[in-house]
Amino acid sequence: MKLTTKGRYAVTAMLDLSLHYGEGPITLADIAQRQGISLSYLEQLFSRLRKKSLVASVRGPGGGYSLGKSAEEIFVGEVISAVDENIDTTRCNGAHNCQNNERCLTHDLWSDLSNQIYSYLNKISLQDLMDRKAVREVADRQDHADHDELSGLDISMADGSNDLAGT
Amino acid sequence: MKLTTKGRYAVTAMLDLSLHYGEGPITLADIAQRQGISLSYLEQLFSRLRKKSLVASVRGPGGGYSLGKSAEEIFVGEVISAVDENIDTTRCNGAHNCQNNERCLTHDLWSDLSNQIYSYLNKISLQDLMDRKAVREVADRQDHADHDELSGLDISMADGSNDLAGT
DNA sequence: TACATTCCCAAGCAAAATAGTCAAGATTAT
DNA sequence: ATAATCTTGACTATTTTGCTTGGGAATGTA
Repeated sequence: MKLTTKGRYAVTAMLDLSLHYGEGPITLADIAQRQGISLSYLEQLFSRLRKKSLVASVRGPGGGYSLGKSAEEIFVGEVISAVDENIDTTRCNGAHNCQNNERCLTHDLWSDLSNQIYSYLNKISLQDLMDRKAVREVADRQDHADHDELSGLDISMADGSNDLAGT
Repeated sequence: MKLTTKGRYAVTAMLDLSLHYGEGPITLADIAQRQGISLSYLEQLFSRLRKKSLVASVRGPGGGYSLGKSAEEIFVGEVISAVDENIDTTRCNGAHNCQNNERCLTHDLWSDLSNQIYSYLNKISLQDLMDRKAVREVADRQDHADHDELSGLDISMADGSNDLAGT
């Protein structure tokens, strides 16, 4: 599992979808506008999410996306690994031949770590996220935003993500 | 914190250094040969490790690197964040202005996740890794390898890493 | 002093991944 | 018929990664 903005976008979009569940199918255009993600990029992400049955789609006018299962059953880890595909063929991938056809020194460390993070992320469901107060507050703001304001401005540059971020 | 092969290289090299601690300063050339990492790349990584005082260096003949603190006091998380520098200026970095100058929907999720992974990795010391049976076995093999064998061959392509890896 | 050995540092570079655009189509409600 | 919406694939720009090159600076040994 990798942890990049790609996975973040996917989780953000899925959470948006969850929050508006019950309003019928949600269009990607809506999500793009509310979450500030490019529509075409969302299309790519949702293509992968659909292949993993995390979302279901309805075409045509009034169509859009809905969750493939209930929000309690969709976990953050699933969403991230759905979009990240992680075909890292540069190292051992479970085979024990990382170095000179034998196992590298830290082989097991990375396996363990991978499992740990994966299991952590797979305990957090979309429903859990929706239950968070801070999430609901932001969602409310987004829903009641004057959408016209978006046409004129472009997003400030002075941002940066609190991604898995240390230094 | 990012989790890439860069951090893996750094941890592998630091672990090699720990395992040969007590033999006096270890040269990067030795580590490069044992672990199959390019010497120049190691130099770059160790430059950063040195700036964070994770290693100490001695120049000149007979010189090399040694641990900056004892193996019990150096944690995997430190090593990874030392080399990854993580100047991700594309999103919010702790400021709460990820989207349109306000907080994005999953802001807290990524903060929490970051902290979780960071604290997991910061519980694992180099000493812990050295105590693992599998690590000692691989280290023994590497130490007793016929080094001449390396001159002729090039590493097989059929590898791939078990990095944080899901799919 | 010469010199080999080692660390140190900066520039540059190819390949891959990321983030995104663009264009064409398929499906379906109205 | 038409417009809204998903679906797909190709293409592009930028960044990161992993690595090379080429020079240094320090220092033990002869």
